[in-house]
Amino acid sequence: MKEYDHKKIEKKWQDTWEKKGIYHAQDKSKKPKYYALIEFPYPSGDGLHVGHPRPYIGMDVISRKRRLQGFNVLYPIGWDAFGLPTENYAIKTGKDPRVVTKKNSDTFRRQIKSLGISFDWSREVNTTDPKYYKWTQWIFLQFFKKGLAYKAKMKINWCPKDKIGLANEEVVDGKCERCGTVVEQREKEQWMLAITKYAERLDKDLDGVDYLPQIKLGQRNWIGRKEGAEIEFDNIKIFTTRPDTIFGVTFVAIAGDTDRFTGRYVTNPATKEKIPVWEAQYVMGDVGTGAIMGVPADDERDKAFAEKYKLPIIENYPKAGFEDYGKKVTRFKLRDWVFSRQRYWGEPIPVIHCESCGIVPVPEKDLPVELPKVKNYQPTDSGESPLANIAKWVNVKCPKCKGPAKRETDTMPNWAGSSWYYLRYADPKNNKEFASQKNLKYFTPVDWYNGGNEHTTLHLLYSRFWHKFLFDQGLVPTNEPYMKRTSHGMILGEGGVKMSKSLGNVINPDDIVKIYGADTLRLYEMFIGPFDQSAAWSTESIIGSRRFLERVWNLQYKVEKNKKYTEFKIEKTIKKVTEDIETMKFNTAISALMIFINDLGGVDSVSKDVYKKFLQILSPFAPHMTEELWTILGEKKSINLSAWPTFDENLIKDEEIKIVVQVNGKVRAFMSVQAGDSEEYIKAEVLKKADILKYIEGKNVKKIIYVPNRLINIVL
RNA sequence: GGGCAAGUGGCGGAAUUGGUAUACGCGUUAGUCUUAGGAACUAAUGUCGCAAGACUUGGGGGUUCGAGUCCCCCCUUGCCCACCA
Repeated sequence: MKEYDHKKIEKKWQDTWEKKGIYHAQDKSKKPKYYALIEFPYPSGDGLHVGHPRPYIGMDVISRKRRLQGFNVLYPIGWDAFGLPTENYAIKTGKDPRVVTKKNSDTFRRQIKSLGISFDWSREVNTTDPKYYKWTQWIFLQFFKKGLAYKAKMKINWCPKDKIGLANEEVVDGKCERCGTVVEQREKEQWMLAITKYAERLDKDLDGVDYLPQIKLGQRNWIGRKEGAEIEFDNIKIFTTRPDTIFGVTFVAIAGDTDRFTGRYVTNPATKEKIPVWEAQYVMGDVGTGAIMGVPADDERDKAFAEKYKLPIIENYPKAGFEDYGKKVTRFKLRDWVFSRQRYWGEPIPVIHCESCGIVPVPEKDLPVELPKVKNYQPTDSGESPLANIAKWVNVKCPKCKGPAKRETDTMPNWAGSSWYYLRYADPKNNKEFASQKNLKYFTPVDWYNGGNEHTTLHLLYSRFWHKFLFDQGLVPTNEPYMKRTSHGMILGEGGVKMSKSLGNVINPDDIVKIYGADTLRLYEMFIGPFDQSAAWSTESIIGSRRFLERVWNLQYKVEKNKKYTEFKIEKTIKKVTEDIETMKFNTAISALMIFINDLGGVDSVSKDVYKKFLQILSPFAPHMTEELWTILGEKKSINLSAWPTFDENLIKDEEIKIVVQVNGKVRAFMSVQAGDSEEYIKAEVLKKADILKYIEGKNVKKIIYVPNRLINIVL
């Protein structure tokens, strides 16, 4: 008997699969396509921890099952590599972010490959590759040409000590994350993308996609569609969702830094009375029209304000009709997207500022505008990107008039590259288009996209916006990018706390793979709990998954080629695993596989047919070991090229059914019935049972409730 | 303050969606393997009780023959957004 040697087996099959390219999606195929997608990772310097692969394994199970079901599967991966951590590391160490990114993504790639995920590595993309961001810039120019990219003055977080603009996540309690200085607000010209132009469609088109309900809700809340009315109080326009309360209005308040009376009065259009206009802190300048009507009787904040400043409160007033005094409007909470960063490590915004022509887009033939090398990655003292210091790069001729001009030095946020990467996978090496129409027509839309809850609003919304824009330009074949969206929960450290370097509870998958093997790690991560909920890591519990695999391994020595097929429980197991994978109930699918093996117990032999079917339905979870066993059984072709087993419903049905007998809702006995027994017969039989008689003797049977195949309840 | 998710044994969790609560796994206990075991296998394992039995899904009420599941009130935890008119 050979022992289960995961090291040998896993290395061998990973090499073989890679050599044969069996996970490569075909651009042309007679098979139907299936596009499975995970959010491509940010290759951080810390390497992979066990939380990263959870979604990869989950979608790998789906992808592997789809291949066995006869699909030409596209399951790609790449690197979302622009971003702050790498840049801050570069500022600190002076190392070139390109070099750091290369090193980090090499580590990630090696680690992910060791898990046997069936990614199509031939389609790997990297957002920081000029060949990739050429097209990110190109898409930006399409936005610009349609007037959807524009410049506007915006407030930004500014650290006066570091002289640097800060992202919201770098501001902690109003202070700079790095030096602790109180952050100021500064006005700065920023590039904006007009996502609000698509607000209505982004909301409405959610009706046509298969997202988890809480994901749709998250998107809808973020877009914040709201029906209300715009009402004019003389020259002040306010927005309200409650125009019916207009008779209760005793003041108008506009956004202000401090609470104060402006000295002005306006007319309430309903009562014709003069009411005061106040500036109030609690009114937000960028919400609605930046002005509200104060109804102290109906709104708690209005009431607090009125009480504080002794403004009148009208308790009982007549209700108005919804649109009697204003016009119906639809408001969205969604704002236009601030699209520029004064940072180095991002895609340069491809425009040129000319003294006489204004803003001129870089001609498409000159794309990409490559990031030049710099000596210092620190933003300039004036808060501009470090690119502003490179005179040779900044000073250019205007493409239109050939006069003196300057390059834009702002870069794009790291949401840019991730807004369209799933399109690039369809045709990753194309240098004439971001992807050919032919390949886009074949592969898109994405059939199933799984990602983190934290991206439910921003990333998902941004990429839907880009996609709709590209659709309007006739550049992609569908209105929506993703047909189905699910999410996974985080993996927490032991005891349910967050895994973090500072707590020292980070688990590196390399260690687990070394000791237990990739198949055990995969199985454990799928078994740990419901896929969409967070789960606490427990190194102690992994052994259970390993023991199960060893039992499956040892079963090979009990296979009998000519044994008559009697293990009908395999049919039930196939059904359960087939169905549970589709709803991502991986934990119960694995439980069913374990139950099947447990039920075999110490049998002397198992038929080869059944063992093969079992290996096939286990293969998405433990691809290496099942491939090895498949070969040992004499199969010449990969288990990955076999056909997903079907099940016979007739073999699943039990002839004899055990039902529960309750008296007054309490379980008192069990009873066996035949599949064909009538209700009357069963009801009569149950009253004859000795262990039931003792409960009903001398009492009145009021009624008997019978649930077919399930239970019988005698009510006294 | 708002939105979302969740609360079941010592632990991770299951429950056919209103029908045997605690599947599966970890841990624990006992036994087998006649050196050992942080190996493997077998069995037991919600709580109380010698037992018959009773009790048990964060707490309290309700609907129902029957509630972890549905309704009402309350408590706790996590995530996201936070003065959103």
